[in-house]
Amino acid sequence: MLTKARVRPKILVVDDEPDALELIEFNLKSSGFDVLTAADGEAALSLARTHAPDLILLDLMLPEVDGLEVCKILRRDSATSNLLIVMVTAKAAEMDRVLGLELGADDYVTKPFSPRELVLRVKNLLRRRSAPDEKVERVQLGDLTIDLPRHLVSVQGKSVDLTATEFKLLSVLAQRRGRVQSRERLLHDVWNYENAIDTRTVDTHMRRLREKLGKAARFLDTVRGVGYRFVEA
Amino acid sequence: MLTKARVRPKILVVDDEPDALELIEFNLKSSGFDVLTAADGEAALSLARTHAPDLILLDLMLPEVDGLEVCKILRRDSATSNLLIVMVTAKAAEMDRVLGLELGADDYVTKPFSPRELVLRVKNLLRRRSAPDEKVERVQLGDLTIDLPRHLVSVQGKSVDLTATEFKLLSVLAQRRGRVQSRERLLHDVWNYENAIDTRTVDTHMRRLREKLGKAARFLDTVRGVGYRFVEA
DNA sequence: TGGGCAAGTGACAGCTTTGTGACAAGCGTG
DNA sequence: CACGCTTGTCACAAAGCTGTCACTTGCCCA
Repeated sequence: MLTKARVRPKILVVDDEPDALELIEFNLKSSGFDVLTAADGEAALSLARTHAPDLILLDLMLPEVDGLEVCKILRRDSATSNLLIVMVTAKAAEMDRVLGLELGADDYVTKPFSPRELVLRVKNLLRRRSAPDEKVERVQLGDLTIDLPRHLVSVQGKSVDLTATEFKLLSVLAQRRGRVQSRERLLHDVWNYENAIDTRTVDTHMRRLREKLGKAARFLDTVRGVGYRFVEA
Repeated sequence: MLTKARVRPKILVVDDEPDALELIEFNLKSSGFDVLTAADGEAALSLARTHAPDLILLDLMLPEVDGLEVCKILRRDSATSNLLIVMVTAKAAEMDRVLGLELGADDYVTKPFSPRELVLRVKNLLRRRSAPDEKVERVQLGDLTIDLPRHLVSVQGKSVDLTATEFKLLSVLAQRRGRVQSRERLLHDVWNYENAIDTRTVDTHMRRLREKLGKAARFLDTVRGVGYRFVEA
């Protein structure tokens, strides 16, 4: 049985420079993350406690409370739950090794960095974290089999070739077996769309999915006026 | 007969820097491991003999007895029972491949690393060891033969000349037969890249691999939008 | 029974991803 | 030092996926 709910990772960005903060925030949001921001250490600690972000991006050069201090506190507070990336200026980069070891950061980037690189690293870290708990590997229902790690779907033993989107759509539906998923919800979970405008996209993909699944298309149910649903019979 | 109680894995950490040693020790203990520490090669060898740790974390930069020497001795002494991770500095990282191959390490990490990552790798290795599977030494599928320990590949009886990178790529794919491997994953496992940016490298190597494998290239499957996969048919 | 609307369908242009050939840098060898 | 081999990157070509549109079909309810 599938349990993994798809959520937008929550990221806390801590930087005292408004410009940098805004830039990072914009880029992360564009990539589908929920972003919280803090301009100083105190706010950062408070937000970290109340929101339990999945990842924290921390600038080491902070006013008031020292960035290093914040870093240590964060590490101690929630050693197991959060990922941490520290940002250091190029000047401080020589101390990399020391920092990396002492702070217990999961990654660190040197300023200035390209937004693209930052987003990549964030994704990498999050993926690595979520990798181990992906225990769900296989869904089997009647003559339909969905094998997540192999990216394989088969009907009556014959493997069906699905595109990445089709596969994701089917997986999402199958994981919420029985529950109707609205088009908006599907657009959000499969496509990472924020505000869906043309909702016919889902319909088209459902059609393609049904076509490829052949007999097993009977699992895909249309609920008029609401959305789609994965049914058992 | 006595039933062996499930024990906390015993880990020996060898590093001449007290700070690093302490940090690693702390993190491993937090994760539920029994930790032994040694600051030099001699102590390491002695502890390894008397305690038979499940895993050894060895810094290659050791005073007195060379880390490499220690590594070799450890490997010879208890080749089958222990797992070994070597830690090398970023500077030496270029030699990664050579080291990994020659020393017979089960994994290696480059300093500096995040404690979290280290713990993850340790857990991974221990889990893999305890799992009975994956001692794949030889893959034979139709006209394709891959001999892992001998570093040999042949198609229809004729041996194929692969470069080190090509061989490793093929091995990684073959050992995870059927499972799709993302480019990021391959970059991590084959190239030891942490943050992959230009992902076309994998593609190019896949092309060369396919070219050299000729008919047997049919085993290498592209999953668009996801990665590559070793298939059986 | 017919109007209104939701969903299904087929086509297609644009775009993203992958394949391919070329090239230059790096490295070890003779 | 020149040579050959390996490797990562680039530019371009090919493949094939995707979202949208126009149109059709079918459902619901007055």
